[in-house]
Amino acid sequence: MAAGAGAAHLPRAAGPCPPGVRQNPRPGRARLQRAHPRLLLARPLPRRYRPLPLYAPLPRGPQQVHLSLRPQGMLSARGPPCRPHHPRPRRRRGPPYRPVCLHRPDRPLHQDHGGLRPNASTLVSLLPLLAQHGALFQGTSIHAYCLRACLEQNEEQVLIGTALLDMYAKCKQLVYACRVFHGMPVRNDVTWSALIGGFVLCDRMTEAFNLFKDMLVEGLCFLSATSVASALRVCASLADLHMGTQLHALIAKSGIHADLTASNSLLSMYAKAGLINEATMFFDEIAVKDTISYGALLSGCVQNGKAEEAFLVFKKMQACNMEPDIATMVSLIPACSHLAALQHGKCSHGSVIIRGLALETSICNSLIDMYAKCGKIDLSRQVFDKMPARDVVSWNTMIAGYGIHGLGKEATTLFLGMKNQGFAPDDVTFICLIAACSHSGLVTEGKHWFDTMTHKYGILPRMEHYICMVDLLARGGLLDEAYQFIQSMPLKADVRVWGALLGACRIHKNIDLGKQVSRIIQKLGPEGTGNFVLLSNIFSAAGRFDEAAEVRIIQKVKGFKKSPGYSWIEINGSLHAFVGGDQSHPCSRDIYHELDNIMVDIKKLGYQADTSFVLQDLEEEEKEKALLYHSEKLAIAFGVLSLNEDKTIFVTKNLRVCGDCHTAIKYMTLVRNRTIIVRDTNRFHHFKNGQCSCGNFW
DNA sequence: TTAGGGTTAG
Repeated sequence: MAAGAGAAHLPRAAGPCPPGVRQNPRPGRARLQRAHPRLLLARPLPRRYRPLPLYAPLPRGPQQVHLSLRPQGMLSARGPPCRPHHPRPRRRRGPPYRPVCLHRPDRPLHQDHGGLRPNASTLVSLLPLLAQHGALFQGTSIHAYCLRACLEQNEEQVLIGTALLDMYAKCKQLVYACRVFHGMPVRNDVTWSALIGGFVLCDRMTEAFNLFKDMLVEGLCFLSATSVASALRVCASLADLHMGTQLHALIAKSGIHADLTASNSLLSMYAKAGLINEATMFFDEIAVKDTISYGALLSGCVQNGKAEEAFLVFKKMQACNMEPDIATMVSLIPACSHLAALQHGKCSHGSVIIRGLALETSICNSLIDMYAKCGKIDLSRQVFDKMPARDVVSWNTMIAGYGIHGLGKEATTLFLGMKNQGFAPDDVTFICLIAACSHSGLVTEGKHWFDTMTHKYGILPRMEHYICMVDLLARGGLLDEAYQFIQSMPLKADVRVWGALLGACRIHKNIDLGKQVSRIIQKLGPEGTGNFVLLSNIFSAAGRFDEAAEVRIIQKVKGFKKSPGYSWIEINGSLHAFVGGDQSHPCSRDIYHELDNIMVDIKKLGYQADTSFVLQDLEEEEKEKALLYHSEKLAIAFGVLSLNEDKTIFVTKNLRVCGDCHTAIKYMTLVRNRTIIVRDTNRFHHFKNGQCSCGNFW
């Protein structure tokens, strides 16, 4: 098959033929290659990349084409009509178009402008701009102009073809990008990179990697730092470290490892895979680092729960006089959220204000999330209200913030405001909204929003939506309905869905259903320890310690380790962490003394230890002792000692807050006249005047 | 003409 055969698009022919080669009929691939051994000839794409035709072949020959600017600022091509296979969209009524010249936008094209026309260079400069803004309509107009103006000079064909391909890819029109690619008789490394990058952009990772492999088959000369960067991104996204290391070897062999783009991509791949030590070593080996090198390591640390390491990277960056940009700060701010480190978060906020980045949408989104997760939902709302431009992430983050604070009504109101302001909710919006209803016990509302999502917005529920729904129903006490809901799901329920039901079995102490669900989970293969722990806790809470111990033995045999529970508190910008019965803190004696006093006082008010939360078979007295020094109680006692009465005590726990502690903390607010906020893995508990904001529903 | 680090949910 001749190179580019079947192409009806811009790179219709290779332009002026190389000497000795006839243009028509098209020369055979082998003949052309013999005549010009250095010419890189494209092969037809494999069938899987071949798209449907967009336009029928156009008549050849120079055509008069005008590019016009619509009143709304949209470019349009005028000239001999295209012959599309499908009807063209109808023009909107409105004032007549004002034709303009592309390279002289101040002068209309129909006026005399010295015979100047946009040439290949003009268009190649313009197309990336359109791609950047996702201006598909204008890009298509340029494509039409290229066809009509016969911009087919051989050396320009690759440039224009690649720029068009990239424009379509950035506009997520892969069918058309492939069409252009397929029609190009000559391609270069940039062409391949642009198409692979397009597949990555559209999250079609496997196809992107297949394309990368096809590129290598086509010729190693196409291998570049750019295409490797996209391929490494695929490996990171698919968590395919094996493929990533193979690519690393390929990079080293091909000699592009010295390229900073390639190095940063490798660094990012290792960091995202959680190999922070390896990533750090790799980072240290990069001779001349840029902001992206620091950003890649920093975000890798945050994404893998190593927030403290992220701060160290940021410190290093500052020590090297490297100015953090938007992406750096957007990566750093969530580190404060993870640690619930409000002081650090406020410092980061100040830092973005000083740098003039405080009103950037992505920065504001991070700040909304940070303040919400640091217990300051009112500050989240302030940031949200002051944003000059919001996107769907801003709304989702604010709704999620209300959700974790148990403010389901506020979340619903905000969602209605979102609709009124013309923002289209996405699938994540409904996850946030249903989860917010779930945290507030708004079962009917949650069901309504699930139906609205599917019927009104046509959003197909994902597994995450089903998890939220099961959580909503089961947590609300509708265990049987939740079970029926799982049975009726069109998707096969995974461990997380059943895990949500099992969690509710623990809350509502339904042992029979818990055992049944647990058997299902074990057949599916439990992920991590959570489900074993839940089942064991269900047995323990019912006093069936033998069976609880049995589950723990199975857990041990299967090699799962339970993560230890711990709590931490930020005092004057320093974080203090405690595990249960911890005596390692320098102020340990004072902390224990204060906690003992508090316990005496709250017992006077009627507090009684709920020993059902002790998960081992101990004597009653020992059980009370085990509860007494839970990590959250120790952290609160340290907060009472360290903070003035008017200050809120804010404690974070890596697990769900213990039920006995939940009761004790309510009493603590009374005997020490304090406001206490506890953030656990699920939500916030605002304790004040003997009450908790969760209404005992968590 | 291409590319490397970024925010939300579960």
